[in-house]
Amino acid sequence: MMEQQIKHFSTDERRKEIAAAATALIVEKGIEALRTREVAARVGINIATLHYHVSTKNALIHLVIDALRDFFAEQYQAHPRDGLSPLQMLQLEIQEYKEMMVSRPDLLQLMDEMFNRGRVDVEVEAKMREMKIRWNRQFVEILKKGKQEGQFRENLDPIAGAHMVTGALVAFQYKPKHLFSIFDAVADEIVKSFVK
Amino acid sequence: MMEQQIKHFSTDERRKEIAAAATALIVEKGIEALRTREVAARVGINIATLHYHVSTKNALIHLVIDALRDFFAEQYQAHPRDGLSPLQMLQLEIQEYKEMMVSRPDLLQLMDEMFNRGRVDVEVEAKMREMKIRWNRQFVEILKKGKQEGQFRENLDPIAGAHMVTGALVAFQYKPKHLFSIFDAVADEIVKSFVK
DNA sequence: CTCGAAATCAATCAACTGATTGATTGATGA
DNA sequence: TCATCAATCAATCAGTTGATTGATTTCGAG
Repeated sequence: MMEQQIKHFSTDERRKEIAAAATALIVEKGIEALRTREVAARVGINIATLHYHVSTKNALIHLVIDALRDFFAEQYQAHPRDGLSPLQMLQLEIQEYKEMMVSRPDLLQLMDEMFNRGRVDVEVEAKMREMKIRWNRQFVEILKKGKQEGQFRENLDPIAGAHMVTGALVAFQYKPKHLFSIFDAVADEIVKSFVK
Repeated sequence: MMEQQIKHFSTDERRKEIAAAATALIVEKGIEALRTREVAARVGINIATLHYHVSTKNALIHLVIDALRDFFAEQYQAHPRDGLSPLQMLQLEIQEYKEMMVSRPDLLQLMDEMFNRGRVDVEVEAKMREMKIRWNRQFVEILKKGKQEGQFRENLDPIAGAHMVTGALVAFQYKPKHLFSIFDAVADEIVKSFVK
């Protein structure tokens, strides 16, 4: 008995499959090695079919970016910050990054690949810059508040401090996996360097 | 009057020209967009001539890497650290990075491109990892010494601290140029977070 | 059941790209 | 002066890659 095989899918479903396959390939091989043929093969469709659903390679890349942006937007909404002290907010923010490293390292890698692509593609650059600025600003606001409320050092520079924190977190992306073991020590070090 | 035109160059001279052109192109367009034809065109020679002097594209990339490594090795030798306190050594190290950002931003960019290439080329990865580890270790040693001598905090974790410093410095690479203006504030913030 | 639209595919194009071949040119030591 | 060899180039190859064309298959509304 042959199983029931659906031969045609809706554009909406196909586009999601295509985005997922492209995401995986970008993470595996880097965005500059992304090939439309490989994406099609992974989905199990012909190249022409891929182009039918996603007209150009550039459109494919933006499909992936937009999904990434949506994911992080939802992620932020999911964790309420109400009633937390600046120190707790700082710790929560760092903890969320750690959890992302554990549960979705592929998306952090994808982020990095997209930043890279941003160097030569202005539209990609704009979208990624917006995401980075938003993340950085969260830390700036937390440090400002903590300084005002007297929980952090009086001579703390919130902008420079935020730069340090985000820099230290992103740095894990470029280090071998086994160095993840020092994450908590780095998190402690960040906290120690800000509190009074 | 026609100028004296030398038509043939020694392999040694040509290889240097080729390495310089390749370096510039990698910095301009990213290493994944490096094309042997463009390198040849920039030097003003035929593709076959380029392959005569540098047999493969991979050899070309390693030619550039080795020149980069030599440059940083010389750079380190050039600045004596004798008789400096840990705090002074930390400040010197940060200052040298700043000067590199001003005088040779292209080499920092090249470094980044090579790290990127390292994701898919194990030989490149090995060479770049060695450079990064060496740089990181300098900060670890400085922080250790400063802690022992009582100039830095007693609860300072040298490894985590070094990760923070290098992360904060490298982070400038991924930010818009105008944010270079906060460099000194970040440097101050680093120092403030380590001293007693 | 039927027909038109949506989805799919085989075949192919045109441009790009790393590398090679074989012939030519120029510098240099004897 | 000339023979040799390093250096150079025009032409070409073979494989890759994003995209298109035109024909075929499948689905679902009527």
